[in-house]
Amino acid sequence: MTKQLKSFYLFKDLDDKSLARLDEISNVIEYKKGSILFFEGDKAANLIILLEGILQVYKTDQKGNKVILHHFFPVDVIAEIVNFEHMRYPASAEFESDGKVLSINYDTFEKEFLKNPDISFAFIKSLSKKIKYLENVIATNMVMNSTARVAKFLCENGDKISKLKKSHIAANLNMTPETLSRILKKLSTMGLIEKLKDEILILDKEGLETFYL
Amino acid sequence: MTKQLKSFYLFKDLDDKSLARLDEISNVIEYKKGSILFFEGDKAANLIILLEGILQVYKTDQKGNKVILHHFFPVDVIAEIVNFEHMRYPASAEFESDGKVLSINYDTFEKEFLKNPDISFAFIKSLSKKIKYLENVIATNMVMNSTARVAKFLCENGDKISKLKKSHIAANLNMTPETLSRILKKLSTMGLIEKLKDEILILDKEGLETFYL
DNA sequence: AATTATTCTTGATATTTGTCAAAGAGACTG
DNA sequence: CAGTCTCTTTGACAAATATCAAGAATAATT
Repeated sequence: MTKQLKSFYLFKDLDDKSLARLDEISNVIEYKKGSILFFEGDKAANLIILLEGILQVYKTDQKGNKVILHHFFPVDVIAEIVNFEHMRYPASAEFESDGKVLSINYDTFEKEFLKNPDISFAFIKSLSKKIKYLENVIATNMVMNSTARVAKFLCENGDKISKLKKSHIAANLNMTPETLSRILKKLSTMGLIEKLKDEILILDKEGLETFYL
Repeated sequence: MTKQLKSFYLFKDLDDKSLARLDEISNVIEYKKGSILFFEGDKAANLIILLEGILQVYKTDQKGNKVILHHFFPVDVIAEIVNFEHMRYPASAEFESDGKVLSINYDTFEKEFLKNPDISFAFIKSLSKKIKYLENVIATNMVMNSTARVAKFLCENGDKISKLKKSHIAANLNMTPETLSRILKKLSTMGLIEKLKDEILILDKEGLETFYL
């Protein structure tokens, strides 16, 4: 497994001895689609790195609706502040597909590895990436309306759309399938997109961008 | 000024020589209430540390409304990822009161100081704090409705309320003064709070908490 | 191909919050 | 203390989005 560890950017500069040690304090866990990695409020003993699969992070509002906050893809470090700050998970995480995770005993990791300048720099990099991600979540969900969110999604993910169910897209954009359907119809009527069998053609990307830029 | 630098936690472990060098590459700038520290989209050449005053960070939506994202208080490091990632400011910042800022040439800082383990650890700490803050912004504004936000604000700031204008509170909670007024009336009718001359008494804190916990 | 199940769309209606206008209440000034 | 100014409250209405229910389209299964 040390080979796998080394391939991860956080550990790429570690020597063999350190890698062996890291191997000792970590293990790989596999998850099935739909299974929960952690619940909001759980405590964290391990630093978790997503090796395979897509992980969805969400909160539940008063009405019981999921509010999707973000997605993690391999190879991301998951919620490292929860370890660093000894806090509880602020949201829940569920696998959207089968997945695999590297779980590292955090206390040992902090003591033996975090002082290493390369690791700490990578850690900063990872936190920084997360902040950018959160800023984007805020920019998207707090300042943009539904139409703008859909337009942004189309421009950024136009290619992937055919593979996704509409109801899934709607959930990711934090709106109902009905609202998504109506917005797509509107954009189609405006001549900005064309709805084909199971694909959405973008006819006027600039037109779409005016909704959110 | 080295004394002032040393009092800041990020620099508390620096030796005198380093402090003197830091002093060379930084300067203090004063701002009047209402003045802009930076606009969304600006590039950043300096690492900014808020020494005095309250700084409000916001975005503007399509309709031209301010969406307030957060507030910084002394002594906070402001938007360090913008420096670290060489990106543009994702939001604008305006002084809510007179203020003072320490501005450090970032390129030099990164080269000469960020490798110092104490500084990098403090840097991690600062990023981590920011992530917690952003998580909270998201939790508050994306998953809670207006009533819940007001209830949370009352529970967490009950004491400070008398000093603040209602319109100011409303802006901070990202709602209109009208909405705030109506919610306070509702909570008052429910017997959870009592509106006095220029103070709001919390009669039933647990009752308020049920709106958001 | 026919049947069944799932997803998507449409319409009617409800809810939440914002907008606009006017009235009320304090605070400040001359 | 009357007049003015600012802030807050109230009411009527509008906008955006959610909810619920039914129908249409697609996909899956027998």
